[in-house]
Amino acid sequence: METQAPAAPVRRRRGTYAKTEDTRHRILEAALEVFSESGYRSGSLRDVAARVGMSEAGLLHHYANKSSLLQAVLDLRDERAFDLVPVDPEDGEATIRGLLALARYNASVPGVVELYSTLSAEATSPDHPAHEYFTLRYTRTRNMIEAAFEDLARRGRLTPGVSPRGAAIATIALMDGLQVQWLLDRSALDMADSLEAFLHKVVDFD
Amino acid sequence: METQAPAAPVRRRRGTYAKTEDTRHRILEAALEVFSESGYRSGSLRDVAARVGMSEAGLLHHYANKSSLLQAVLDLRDERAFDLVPVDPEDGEATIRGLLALARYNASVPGVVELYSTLSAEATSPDHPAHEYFTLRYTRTRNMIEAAFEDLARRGRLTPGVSPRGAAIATIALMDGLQVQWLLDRSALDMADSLEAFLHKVVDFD
DNA sequence: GTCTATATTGCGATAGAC
DNA sequence: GTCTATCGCAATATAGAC
Repeated sequence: METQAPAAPVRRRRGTYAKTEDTRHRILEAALEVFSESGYRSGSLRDVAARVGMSEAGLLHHYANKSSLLQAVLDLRDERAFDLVPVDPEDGEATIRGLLALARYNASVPGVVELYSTLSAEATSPDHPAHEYFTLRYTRTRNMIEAAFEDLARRGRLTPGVSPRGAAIATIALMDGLQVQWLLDRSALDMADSLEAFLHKVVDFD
Repeated sequence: METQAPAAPVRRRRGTYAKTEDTRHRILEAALEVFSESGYRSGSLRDVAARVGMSEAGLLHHYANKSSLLQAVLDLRDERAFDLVPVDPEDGEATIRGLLALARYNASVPGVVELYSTLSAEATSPDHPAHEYFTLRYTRTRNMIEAAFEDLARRGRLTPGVSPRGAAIATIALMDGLQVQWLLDRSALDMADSLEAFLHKVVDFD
């Protein structure tokens, strides 16, 4: 499902293609805003279209329906996130440091944090169009972080009594939960600091 | 706003009052289901009314509008949750054990977990009718758990280098984040076990 | 206390002109 | 590629009969 690549034209044969791609990009930015603020179900194509400055029909020329627009937004944001977190199974520390970098970066893009917090809760329902996307995403992320902790365990740098899988589950849960508290009151905590404090209890680094 | 008590009649002077209260209770149960599955914004009064087996107008006779219905649902659930977590500032351990009991209880009422996960993310938006409710709720909960960890610190039972406030923030974040993962895949983890493992790293008990 | 009927608004999506 | 016009549906809420 989301294994499919973003449906952008691979080659540009005409000059007009560049303009189309720009339009599509502006649509995605607007859609990110709307889905962040209102969630997918309550966010409207009407609102997205208005922010782009075009009609709903014009918008639907680029994305056939609401669900495929959401998919495109998620695909785009995933590319960015994976840039920050290296996934070398031989270098668990790099992955863990990547999570810290991600937490720090997230604090600069509250809209994106809001998007994922809202959607991951919403997509809990099996009939949600992003349900499979999130199920798969969490499975993969858990495995990735588990592998990182396993690498650190091999090096004797995991706190005794801590299991790699348990640490992975807790790390993801902590990151998600911190986001909700932070969105509700940004002065109440620093996401990266809180994550770092936790990680220092679990793994020996720095 | 939510400082107001649930708007139930205090005294019953007529036999018919009992039937009314039963109806109101059935409405709240149905509303819990609907708001859990679809969130507040996308959950409809139509759906709630259908589950109760009455018309929308009939429903609105008991709760003047959608927002006050949500408030009533939240008030009802809060009563139950506070029963499980004792808040004696002289007995921090009891509070922490209460959180564990709450996590265990939550696993038996997925609908309630879904309600709070969905709503707390949704209510991140300042214009959401439950925004103030959740902001206040998180502030209070953070302070309550911080006090519990402070009590344990006084007894020398908090892991060195851990701050009561940081532990409180992390504990809440962990509980919230575990819920999302659990809702997406209930076989992936046990919420209470994960919480317990974390607490054992933070505080000396059992 | 519950109903039918209705007002009003907003939604996603399609048809077809330009 | 973008528009106007429109369809069909569902939403919250109100008015008033019973």
